Formats: sequence, C-alpha cells, structure tokens
Amino acid sequence: MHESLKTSHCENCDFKSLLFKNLNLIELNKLNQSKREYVFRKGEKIIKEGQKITDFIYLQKGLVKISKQTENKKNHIISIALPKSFIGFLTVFSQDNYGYTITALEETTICFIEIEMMREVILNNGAFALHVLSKISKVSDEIIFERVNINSKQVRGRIAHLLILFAKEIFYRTSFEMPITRRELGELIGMSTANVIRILSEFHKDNVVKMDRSKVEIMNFGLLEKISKFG
Amino acid sequence: MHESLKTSHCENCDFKSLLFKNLNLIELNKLNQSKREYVFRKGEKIIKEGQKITDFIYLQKGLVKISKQTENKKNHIISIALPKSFIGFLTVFSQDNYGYTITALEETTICFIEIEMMREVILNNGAFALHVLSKISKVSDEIIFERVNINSKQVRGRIAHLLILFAKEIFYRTSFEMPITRRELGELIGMSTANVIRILSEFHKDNVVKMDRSKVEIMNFGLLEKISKFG
DNA sequence: CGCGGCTTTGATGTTCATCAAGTAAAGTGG
DNA sequence: CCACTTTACTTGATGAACATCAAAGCCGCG
Repeated sequence: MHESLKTSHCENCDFKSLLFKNLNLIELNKLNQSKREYVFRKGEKIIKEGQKITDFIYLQKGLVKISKQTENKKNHIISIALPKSFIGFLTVFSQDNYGYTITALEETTICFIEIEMMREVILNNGAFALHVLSKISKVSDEIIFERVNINSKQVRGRIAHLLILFAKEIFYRTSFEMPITRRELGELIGMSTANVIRILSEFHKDNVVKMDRSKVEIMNFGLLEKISKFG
Repeated sequence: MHESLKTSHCENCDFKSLLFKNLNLIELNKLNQSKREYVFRKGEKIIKEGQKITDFIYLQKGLVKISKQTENKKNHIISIALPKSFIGFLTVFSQDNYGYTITALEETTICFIEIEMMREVILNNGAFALHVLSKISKVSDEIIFERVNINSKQVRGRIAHLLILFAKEIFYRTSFEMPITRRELGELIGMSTANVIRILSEFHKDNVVKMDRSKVEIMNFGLLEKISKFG
C-alpha cells in the first residue's frame, strides 16, 4: 500500500454539510477521533472484494471505480463514483464483507470511519439516520436504474450514453480526460474492448466525438444524445 | 382497482418480528392506526411508475414483480420479490415519485403505511432506523449483484440461473408453478421471448428441465447449476 | 532498448434478435 | 355456453450485432 495519512478536522471538512449536517459538535468530535484519512494514488485499491468491513468509507476527493468479479471470473465495473456519491453505503450496513473492489482512478482522499461509530451515531440521532437512509436509497436507485438503462441499449447507444454521463455528471464539460481505459469502458457497459474501440473510431469518423488517447471532445452533443436514446 | 380492504392489528402480524421488532407498543399502535391493508389480485398493479410516493409499502403475503420502462420504451423487470424482501424500500426515502411499477403475480396482501409516519418513527427510534438501514442495504445489494451476474452470462446460463433462483430462493423445491410468462422471463434477463422458449425446449429435450405450460420440474439440478455457472 | 500493457483494425464465426406463420389457451360479450 | 378475439406459446429461417482471434503499432517504464 502506498496510501499516505492526512490529518484534518471533520468540522472543517468541505463535505461536512452534505453528510454530517445533522450532527452536533460532540458527535463530530467523536467521529473526528475515530476517523483516519488517507490519500490513494491512481490505480491503488482502496477496498478489496471479500475484505472484512470494519470502516465506513467516505470519498472526500477524487474519483473511484467500484468493480466486482462475476461467477465466471469476468471483471465487471458497477459504477464510477465521485465525491458526494457516497459509495461507502453499499453493503456496509447489511454484510460482514465487501462484495466489490474499490480502486482509485486518480488521486483520491478517503476518510475511514469505524463502522461501529457510525452505528452508534445513527442509534442516537434520528435526523442523521434519516439522512443516511435517503443517501443509501438514492445511490442504490441510481446504480440499478443505470444498469437497466445501459442494458436496454446496444453498443453505440451504450457508448454514447456513457460519454454523455461523463460529460454531464462528472466533468461538467464536453471535453475532458477519460479516467478509464478502453477495456474498463467495456467492463462498465458489458462489451468487448475491441468493440468499444471500433465504435469510438466510428464516432470519430462521423465527427460526433473525437477521442485521442484519453482526451475526449464531444463535437456534436445533440447527435450523441440521439444515438444514446435510440441506439 | 379491484383490491379489497382488510383489517388486522400490526401487533399480530406474522412479519412484525422481521421489520418492526424494535418498536414498542405505543409506536406499533401509531403505525396500526395509520396503516391500510389491501389484497391485490393476480395481475393488478400495486404501484405505477411515476406515481407520487405517499406510503411505505410492506409486502405481507404473496409475490410481486418490480418493473420499469427504459428510455426506448422497452419493459424491464428489475426483480421478483416475496415477503420479507422489503421491496418498498427502493426509492421511498430518496425520491418523490416511484421509479418503477409493482404488479401482483398472485394474490398479494400489502400494507400501506404513511411515509411520514415511518419517518417519524425512524427519527425517534435509532434501533429501528438501523434495522431499516440494513434491510435497504441488503435488498439493493442483492438486486445489483444479481444484475451483474445475469449480465455476465449468455442465454442458456441466464435461464438456468433463473430457474435455480426460483427453485432455491422462492419455492424451496425443484418442481413448482412458474408465476410469470415466457415474455416476462425474457424481460427479467434481457432476452427475446422467442429465445427464452427455444432454450427451454432445449432443456426439455436434454432432460435437464421439463417445463409444460407453467409447470416446472427440474430433472437434473447438478447439470443446471453447471450450465448456470459456465453458460 | 526491450518488455508488457494498451490500442487499433480486419477477418471470421457465434450468438442472438427479429420476422413470420401457425397452434394452443384463455378471456369476452352476446 | 358458444363464437370471437386476444394473448401466450412454439418453431424455423434469416440476418444483424457482437465476441473472438490475430497481427501489428504505440507508448511508458525499468
């Protein structure tokens, strides 16, 4: 492991307002004492599938992929997550072991908070409990609906959908650096690497999306949306 | 709507122990006053996609399907749910409107509990909050992992997987009445009706599974498991 | 500089959806 | 209760979509 320890107080955390707004100072101090904050470098595994769940993980800064091995040993990416998306919620309150692997796609800061500490706060703070509940619910819904959606499209539509998702939900612009490889794009939408590349080449030829190495530039957003919808 | 009203007290509910074990009698009485209990006949819609969320729904008895229209107007079944699976948890704490449709597959008893009432109890009862949390988390995980799994298989494997799932998780035996049509089977695993039937015919010819009309009998469970795993 | 991983493209074959046409079952209204 | 209509089921033939394989180029890194 190459991750490095950082120290800052929860009270000053940029994202305090998002997750922990219902906590009072005493509760925040408790969390602060229990939490450990780490920076992971690109490519490092934050959580390994099967690993015992001891901490609630809180994505403070960065970008990660959540992936899983299927029964027949294929790798499958379930979701790409960024701060505010509260990936840590999956599984932690219902299982003893993680069901997926989390890997940093860029430099990523993670807060580890002991799961028992979270449980204790939830037990004593109903407003916080409700808030966590609504976050879990939302994350799960989004993943499920995204899966269903992707599944109803064929390859062109899937790639188009994905590019739009990166542009609209992650980078907020039509040109950006793709944080994952072609193979990973395939693992995200369930298609072969070769075909991902083929479709990207087509988009390039048709002046819809220029993708050079990891540089993406969406040239015709309207058309891309049509392809996503009908492809 | 053809559903009919029933009346019984939560305190005597068979499933009280499962969901509401952390509630005291005062809280149970409150829930009891707010709840309405309905019986739905086979085929009736319990929830329609897009409908405003006003109640938490609790599946007491029966079997339902949870489905959704995709962008391109195809119908997709997300999950089959039976009592104890707490389908109502999806979405209700994070959105204003349901994102899916719930339909009864057989005579089904549903309790409607005002969502505000649930919120209030969660606010004041931490143990209950934690319990709800763990249920939501579990249901969502199962759906997500199931989707990923199905997606990694091809048609034969998908059908085999599904038949095993019905046998092991729903009916607890190797012969049972399939509660959904061939088309719905297809909508559940993302394949065409014609192909579902084709594969079922193959299984029949190969003495793996005999399916006549809705009667299913698994003849060679071991082989079916192999097909599910490697197909 | 050479090795390994990512990328690219073409050729090939498999898997699967689609279409069509027919049968069986189940619901509907007189 | 029977004719009628609709919906579910079934099978074959066809072609489209996609995975797989192979070979070659590119790039980063020790």
